[in-house]
Amino acid sequence: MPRSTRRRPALAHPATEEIDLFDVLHALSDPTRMTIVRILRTEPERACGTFPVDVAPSTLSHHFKVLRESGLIAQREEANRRFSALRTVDLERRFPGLLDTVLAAHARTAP
Amino acid sequence: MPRSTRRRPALAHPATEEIDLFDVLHALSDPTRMTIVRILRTEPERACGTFPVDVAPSTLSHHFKVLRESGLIAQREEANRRFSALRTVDLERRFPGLLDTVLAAHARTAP
DNA sequence: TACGATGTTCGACGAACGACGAAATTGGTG
DNA sequence: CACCAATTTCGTCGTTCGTCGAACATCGTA
Repeated sequence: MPRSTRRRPALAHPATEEIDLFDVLHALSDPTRMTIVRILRTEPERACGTFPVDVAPSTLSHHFKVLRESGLIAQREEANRRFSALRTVDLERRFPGLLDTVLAAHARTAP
Repeated sequence: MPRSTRRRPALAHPATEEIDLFDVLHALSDPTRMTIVRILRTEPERACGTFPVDVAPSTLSHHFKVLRESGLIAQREEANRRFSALRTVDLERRFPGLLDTVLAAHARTAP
């Protein structure tokens, strides 16, 4: 048996209409993940390892998985790096104004 | 020793400026609590036991405590009943638009 | 005063969470 | 090919979560 025909299992992303509000709220209720989202808000995409959050790589990987499965971010692979981007358009279609309002609320507490 | 000079310990509510966004998001990330908030949105206040949610009384009491400590609701005691109300004004001052946007998002998924 | 209604507190439980280190995977580079 | 850098997967640990039942407290009323 060959190890695998495909190098990695494809990354799972929920479709726009399947994005669950409770998953989104839960994803945003963690400070580390909020930081990631806030940073992603300011640039189109970014490699996982380049976020200034103070947790172990494996923990970071876990948070990216939560964010991706909630529908907040999209991830694509390039070589051995993984880039993340906010699903701004999808989020806006699914829950209009939600992301902006939550991020504005967060900005108000941590300026 | 007298049983107590005060019948019950006073109910703890965070001040408006102390309402924490992560606490609010976490409180709203549970379906039972979201139902309570949604109902409270339509009337000024309501007794705890009158909410059409299908959980044990002790569980309901726990959810009200989470909501109260997050700053989402205020509770006042009257005789042996406890009334809950949405802290609409405080929430709006602390996190403008947040409650409306989240409730609108929820309405979009459960019409 | 005894009862019933309302609601809370107190464990207990299993499930999920956030964190970590070690090992594995992948791909570029010497 | 050997090595390194980026990242995930796996297993584990301790904590928190949502739920429940049993017991307790409070208040109005028979």
